[in-house]
Amino acid sequence: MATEVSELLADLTEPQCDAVRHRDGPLLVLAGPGSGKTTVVTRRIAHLIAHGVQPWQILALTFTNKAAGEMRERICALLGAGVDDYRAPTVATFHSFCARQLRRFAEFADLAPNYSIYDSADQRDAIKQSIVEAGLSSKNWTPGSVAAAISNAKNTLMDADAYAAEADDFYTRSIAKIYRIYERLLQTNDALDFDDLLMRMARMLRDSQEVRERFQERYQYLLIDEYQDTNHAQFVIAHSLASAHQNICVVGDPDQSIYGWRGADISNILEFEEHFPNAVVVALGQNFRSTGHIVDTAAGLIQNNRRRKHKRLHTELEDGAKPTVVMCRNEQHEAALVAEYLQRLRDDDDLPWKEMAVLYRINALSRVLEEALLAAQIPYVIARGTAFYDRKEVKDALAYLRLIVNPNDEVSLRRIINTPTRGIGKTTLTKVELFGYNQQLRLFEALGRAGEMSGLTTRAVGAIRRFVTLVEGWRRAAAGGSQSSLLESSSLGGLVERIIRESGLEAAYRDSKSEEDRERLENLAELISAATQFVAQPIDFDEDAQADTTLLGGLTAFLESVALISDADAIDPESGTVTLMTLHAAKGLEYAAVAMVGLEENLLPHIRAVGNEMELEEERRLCFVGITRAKRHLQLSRAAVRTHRGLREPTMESRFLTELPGESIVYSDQSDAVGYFDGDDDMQVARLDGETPCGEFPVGCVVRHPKFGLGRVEAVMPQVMGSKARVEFPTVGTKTLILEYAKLERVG
DNA sequence: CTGGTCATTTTTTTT
DNA sequence: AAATGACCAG
Repeated sequence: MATEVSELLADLTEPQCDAVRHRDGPLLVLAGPGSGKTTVVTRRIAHLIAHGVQPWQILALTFTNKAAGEMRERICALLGAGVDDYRAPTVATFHSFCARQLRRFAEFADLAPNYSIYDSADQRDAIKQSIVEAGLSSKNWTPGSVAAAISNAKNTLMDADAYAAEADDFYTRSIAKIYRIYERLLQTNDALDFDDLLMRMARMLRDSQEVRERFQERYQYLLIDEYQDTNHAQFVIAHSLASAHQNICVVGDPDQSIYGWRGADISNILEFEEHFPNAVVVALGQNFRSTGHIVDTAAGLIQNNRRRKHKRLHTELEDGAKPTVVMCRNEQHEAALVAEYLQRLRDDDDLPWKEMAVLYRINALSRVLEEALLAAQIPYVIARGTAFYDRKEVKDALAYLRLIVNPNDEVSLRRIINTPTRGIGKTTLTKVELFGYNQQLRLFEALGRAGEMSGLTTRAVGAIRRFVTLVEGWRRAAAGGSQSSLLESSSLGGLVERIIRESGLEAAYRDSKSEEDRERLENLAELISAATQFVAQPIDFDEDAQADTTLLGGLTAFLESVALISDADAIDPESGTVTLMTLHAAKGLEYAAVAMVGLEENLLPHIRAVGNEMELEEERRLCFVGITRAKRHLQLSRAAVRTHRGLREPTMESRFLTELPGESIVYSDQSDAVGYFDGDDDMQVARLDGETPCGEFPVGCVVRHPKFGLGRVEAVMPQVMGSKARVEFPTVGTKTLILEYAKLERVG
């Protein structure tokens, strides 16, 4: 143990100590933003171990890989390097934990151990296919809405039969029909979607006493992070793991519940004391992160939620600067002002870029910001962990890999059978399918017997033969090799490289000299390098369980980790750049300075939530999460006019802005700033530096205003009539003044 | 069978 | 604005 027991409790507040010292029985930690949650959690784990609990008896579940990694790291730091991977506490995301255990206990879950995990795009494809098979028009039944309905059902552990039993109108009966077909499709493909990972795990724990007892015995102490975001399936998993020993500690904040749309059930945390009657409750209300005005702003906003446990937020830090609310002309203007804001923090406050973040409600807003930061030469990264794996060429390569692990995965097979084009087109495929249907064969098996089929051209038969031979060769290589092999050709990276080369993916892009294709080639190279560097995180059940060190096992683990990556995982705090991300991705993070954009009605709150009280409250919590990411500086902005999906429209101020406590906020209306034209072509910024004459007020000079007092000129905007200057006053914030009327007096 | 053009559509958030 | 899907010429 690297840390002395007494040190674990040092520098903690009273309630923090209570949480760390708590040993047996259920514990609920209500942790407001910035209340030292992670510290408490990791120290509690170290405390348990210091008092005789074996490290491997502890299971901590989180929502993102990043949170898991961070927790693992901090626990290691407390424990010292003495604990090897297999004996350390298990720290994993819900999804990766379930995925692993379902492979290990596949026979209990009625699953093939080599099952594929379908991401949302694969799921979409499969649902689309199911809609067609159900004989319903894809006009009225969009894959998106069907997917949402099925997902909701799975999150509450309703399988297709249970759903059908409750379906009593045309809509639900139709969904039930599609659900059945979709499930059958997944079953025959040996595939699970994200929701299945949780549902199957919950069902396995419920149905198999043997498995349940093994888990209960192994994991004596359970810890769940972000408990406010758990759905019913996750609740059932937690409940059955803890039901014997009741050693369950959950940590969360109802005010930060922002995943209701994904089935998160806020009552899990609100009713924890009913589910676990002996629960001890600890409330951490003191904020150690943000300065006074920021905390007050957040508190003022969130108290507008009615369905809420009342909780006081407070900080002992100084008041700090007041958050600024800026009204901009359009989104380009808004983005430029964000860039200016960040640059000013860098210049005046010496803040490093990595301490700044820009947050927005929807990904589509990142584009303008990106352009503005690029123009201002501010280094940035957009948190889009999945972006790489969403690229067409990467998904194609992954589909080949999945097909090798799981021959029954027809979604993957269909995706790549003619990618790159190898002469197996639609008509040929239809014939093979028909043959397979008549002979009761899986698609891949049918392909292997192409020679027996009538009505196929010799060309088509040849093409199919070549394809089948390729795949079979790869399979043999994967089954024969080992992960640790030093031979390049039989390592995971080597296998991936071989497949990319032999499949023709590489050649398809190599000859072209277009920029786009070169990029695709680079992405494929990056995939090879990701596979080469991949090291499986051990989440093995028994200490003596043999890790799967075969090449095929490594490939399976690699695909699994790739499938479960999230946007938030891409955030690298050491990148030395500004981070751009959605409000959802920002949860759990903190920055010295935060700029939030798009504080407009129908954007935040999002249009989908307007008119629904529950969803509006979730949007408010989302805004709350954004505000509370800021440690010292916060700017909220909105545009008077915004172009969305090619339509330029005036906006309305977000209701959340009107709910902020006026005494903690500084308002600044920049929407009349000239120099930003709404024209399509020459949008430009009239930002003049000190050398450009504009009357007698160069940028940077100090002026006196009869009402506002002393201020500093930030920008001047010359115009034929009524030139303006933007002046920052320490008392009232930034104002745009018309020089003719403002009676400014230059004093320095 | 392939590759192009034209028309149609877009649930925001994510494991 | 961008991305997918349908349709048609080679």
